[in-house]
Amino acid sequence: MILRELNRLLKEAVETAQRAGALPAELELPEIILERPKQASLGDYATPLALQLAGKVGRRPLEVAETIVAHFPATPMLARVQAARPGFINFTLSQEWIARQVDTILAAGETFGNIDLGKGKKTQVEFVSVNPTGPLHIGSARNAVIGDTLANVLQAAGYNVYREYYINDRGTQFDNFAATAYVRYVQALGIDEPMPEAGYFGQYMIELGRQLAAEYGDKFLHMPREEATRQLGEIALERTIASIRQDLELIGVYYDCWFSERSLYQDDTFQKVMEILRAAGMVEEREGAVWFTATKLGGDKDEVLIRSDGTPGYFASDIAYHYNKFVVRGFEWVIDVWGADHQGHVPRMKIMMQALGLDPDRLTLLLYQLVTLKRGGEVVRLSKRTGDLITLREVVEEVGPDAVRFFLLSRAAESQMDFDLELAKEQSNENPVYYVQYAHARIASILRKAGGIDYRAGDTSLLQHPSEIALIREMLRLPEIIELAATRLAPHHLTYYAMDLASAFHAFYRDCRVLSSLPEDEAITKARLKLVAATKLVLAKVLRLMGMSAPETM
RNA sequence: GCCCCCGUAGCUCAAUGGACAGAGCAGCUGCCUUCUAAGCAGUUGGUUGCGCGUUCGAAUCGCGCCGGGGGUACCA
Repeated sequence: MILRELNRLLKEAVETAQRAGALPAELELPEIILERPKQASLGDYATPLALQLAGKVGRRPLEVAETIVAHFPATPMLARVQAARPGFINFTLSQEWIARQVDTILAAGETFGNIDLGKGKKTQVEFVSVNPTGPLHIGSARNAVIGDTLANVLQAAGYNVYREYYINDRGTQFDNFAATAYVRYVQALGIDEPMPEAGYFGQYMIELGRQLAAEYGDKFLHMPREEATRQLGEIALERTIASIRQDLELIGVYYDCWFSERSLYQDDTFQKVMEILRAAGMVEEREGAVWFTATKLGGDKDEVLIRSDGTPGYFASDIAYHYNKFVVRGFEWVIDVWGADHQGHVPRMKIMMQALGLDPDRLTLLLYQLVTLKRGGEVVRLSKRTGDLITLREVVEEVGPDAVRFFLLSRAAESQMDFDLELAKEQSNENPVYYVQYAHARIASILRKAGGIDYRAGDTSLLQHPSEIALIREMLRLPEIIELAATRLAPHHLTYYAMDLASAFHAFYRDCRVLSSLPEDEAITKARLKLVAATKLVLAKVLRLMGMSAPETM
């Protein structure tokens, strides 16, 4: 990868300068920063290394930069290494070298862009994990898109990634849900029955009650209410999970595991965890409940583990669940993707790790800000309880899965975003995803028309047009983008890269004709067919990383 | 009250502490007899909420205000 090579060459240059006495022998190098200058005229990469060293060396930054440049080793990769005011060192890649990279990309195929940052680290990304008490809404879809794309990116960055959905199939909310299912079922049979106060009032529960009544008749009236609620709750749970799974599949999200909260209590996991916490002195009984004393390790407040009615609360499950992740299943790194409404919980999760004797850095809580939902400018307050929803399914049907993913992906997780359903419908045809996909389809069309031409022997060194070079340059950024997105857990960078890449292709398409019937064009045609084939590969790769389709025609 | 996130073009948002702050959409002007016009070229639009600091350099870091969102349950 280019960045690593430049890093190595820079260090070599500094050492050479030191040996020649041009720089002090004792010099602590900072971490080398390499970036793409905003202005193309400044070159492909730049480093402020000399600016950082100037103070230590006691000389003007520009002088230091010139000294490093003077001792910079020769390499075929670079056409120019230049010191620039106030003290940057700018690197310009050689055109010949760039052109040859088309062959490198084609040889790498689908693995082009992959890096070995993760070194196979066993990593789990847990995302969405909303209560299975209703359909997925568009806000949860942001979680799905961030989590799924991040998992893709980490995979490409060399991590061994496992995707998981945590099902809250027990607890207060689940009980409310089961109670609602029972009441709506009874009502569907024409019996007057009041809704539980904390029930789920959405239309979809009425619908579910009707279905249950139609399928099972009055079967559940002939057993104790408690038993009927339990059984109906199970059926309703199963259906809701199935519908959530289908909703997620609509936008191309699949899991390796759907993990049941209940299962944590079906073996001795929970007991074991309680023993560890007790041994660590983190458990206290008070007010009839059992508490996790987070305050002992600097937490802002203690948390209930076992409620006064004897049932474990969500935090007890969370601890057992993470014990299962790290100790039982041996994940080295776990990322939980959470909405910002769970942020207060983050410090306690870190304390929990300490209490379990695990390194808190092995757990990353990735928070994304909530989506403000609007319908024609009016804010829609989301609630499954009251039933006011904009469902993911509804939006996908209106706008299409790729546009939904692109929209939700293109903002940084920490930025709040507005989603206006009416606006999304209106503008769906203008979604940038089509710009990217169109570039892919255009290439597919060229390759179809090229039909029988065997371009395998094409000479890529013929690719010297500025638009050709610019396009290849853009492709060479892919590994850097993957590294950026992976290290900063910021998959939104992919969307911007995809647009830049498509833009570079469209410019090439304008300037350089690929197919020609003239005999004298044969060589350049073959070279350009290689170029567009490589571009198609990279576009498809980026689209796949983002979980979107790469159409052959549009 | 305290804690967390955010405030950048008309709108939705990008921008590792780096060089002249960028896209998409919306607006305006042009370009289809040759590989897909879902495209291309040009153009309008900014005191990066306000103030003070930190340093070679601040949209980015610190402090104080102002504004928006979220949290502060024996819900999850």
